[in-house]
Amino acid sequence: MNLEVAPVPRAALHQQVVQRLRQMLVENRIVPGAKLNERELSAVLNVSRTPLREAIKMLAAEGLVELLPNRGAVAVALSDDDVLNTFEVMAGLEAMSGELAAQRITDAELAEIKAMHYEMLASYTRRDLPAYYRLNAAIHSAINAAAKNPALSAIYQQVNARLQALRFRSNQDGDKWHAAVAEHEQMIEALSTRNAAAMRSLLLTHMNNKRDVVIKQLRTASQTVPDSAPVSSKA
Amino acid sequence: MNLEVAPVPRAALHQQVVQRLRQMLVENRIVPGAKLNERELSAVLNVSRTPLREAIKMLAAEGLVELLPNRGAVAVALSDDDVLNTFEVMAGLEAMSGELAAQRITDAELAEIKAMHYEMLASYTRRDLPAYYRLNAAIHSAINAAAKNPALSAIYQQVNARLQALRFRSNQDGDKWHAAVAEHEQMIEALSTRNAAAMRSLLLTHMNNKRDVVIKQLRTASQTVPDSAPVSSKA
DNA sequence: GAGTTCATTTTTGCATACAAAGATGAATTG
DNA sequence: CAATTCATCTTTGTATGCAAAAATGAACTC
Repeated sequence: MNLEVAPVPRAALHQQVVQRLRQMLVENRIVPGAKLNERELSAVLNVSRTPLREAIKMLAAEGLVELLPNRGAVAVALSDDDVLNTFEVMAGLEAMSGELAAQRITDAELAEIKAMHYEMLASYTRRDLPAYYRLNAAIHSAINAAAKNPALSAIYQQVNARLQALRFRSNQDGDKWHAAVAEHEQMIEALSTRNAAAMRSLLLTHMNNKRDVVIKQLRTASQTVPDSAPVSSKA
Repeated sequence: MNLEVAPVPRAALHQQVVQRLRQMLVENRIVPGAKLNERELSAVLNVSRTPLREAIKMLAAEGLVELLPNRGAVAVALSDDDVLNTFEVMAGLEAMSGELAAQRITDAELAEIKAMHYEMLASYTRRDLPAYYRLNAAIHSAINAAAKNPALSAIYQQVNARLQALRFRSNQDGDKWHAAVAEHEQMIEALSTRNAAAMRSLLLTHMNNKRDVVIKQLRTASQTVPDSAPVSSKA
């Protein structure tokens, strides 16, 4: 009898391509507005155009790329309004996550979030922005997971992917940074006391503040580069 | 000079297939759990397997079909927990929509919603369930539109598609039906007075009640058919 | 010299062909 | 007769080929 349950049947090609492209998009390695040339990408990723095209279609359904009829696909470039609207949705999802997490979080989950919070405080003290953002994202993700709603988590990740590059790449201003850390401190308190209403309002204000930081950054950046057209990788 | 801006360049084949398949899935013409045979479907839809497969990948990203590696795709069959979780997300999205709509709705939009509301009352009085559901869905959709957030609308439609067959096909019990109509009445009032908090809580309870109706219906249905395995179209 | 036109090239979109994995079922064995 | 094995068939997954649309750029016109 063969006990090998999973002989590592590596994921289908199109699925691998989805993951790699999604990562490239979220990390802005493919910049917003850049065209996704099928020949070029299939050469880079070493797959034929068929699974590549299937992957692009999936990313289009996720909202990470835009399909232009007979003209291929481009990485989505969010307008200022798009960013505001998407942050508004994200704030609602985060608020929902926090509210449910306060009701459903286990002691073990709470302990782990507290531990990550202290690690984040360490990174904040050292002004280690990359580590701070990594822990920050991990905490928000853990809160979402504590809500114990897979459907919510799926939507959360989908929407977050569109904002990730903005959310976790902006340079924190000193005061705002401090305020964000203070808000996290309050979240820990609210989670500990299972205060759902407090979690909800905390996450709403937290996201609104984050939105303001990101929008301010975007406005500044667009001043630096007067031409508002996004720069393609090879245009 | 040619003034024809759009010479009706009919949508790409894969996009047409997405629309048709989505409709078939949402209307349960492809029943949950049914296998999507590529040859069969490409014959029915009169397209080759390539655009069909691209369409299936998009529907998978939307959460309407599930991909089984090397075994194709099946129409998603939501478990009871899936339904509960998805309703929880939907309730949050409806609440957000209502809250924002109360803040942003125009008088014209409000007037149109009131008109649809009266039409719905007429359908309720006649016990015309199909018309009632059609108007009900249109009102909820109009509230969502009044929130003036395209990102929210996109997510709303995506999540709603998974529940649509359940939401708008269950047989209304007399009392519950009356209660639902009464809740709608209150929504009109809250929208008229631009009471965002009231809209939020109204839509939360409205969706919770709808969830209970649907779950009860599901439980009854699964008693009728003891075998819980979903019935395929040809298995 | 600026703008337009048209041939050429490139790129996308769809169809088909081929390979590999899975399903099916008859034959075989205990 | 039940269970297993193995050959066959079916279905999915990937690559490639071909047609149509769009982009490119050189020649031409005013």
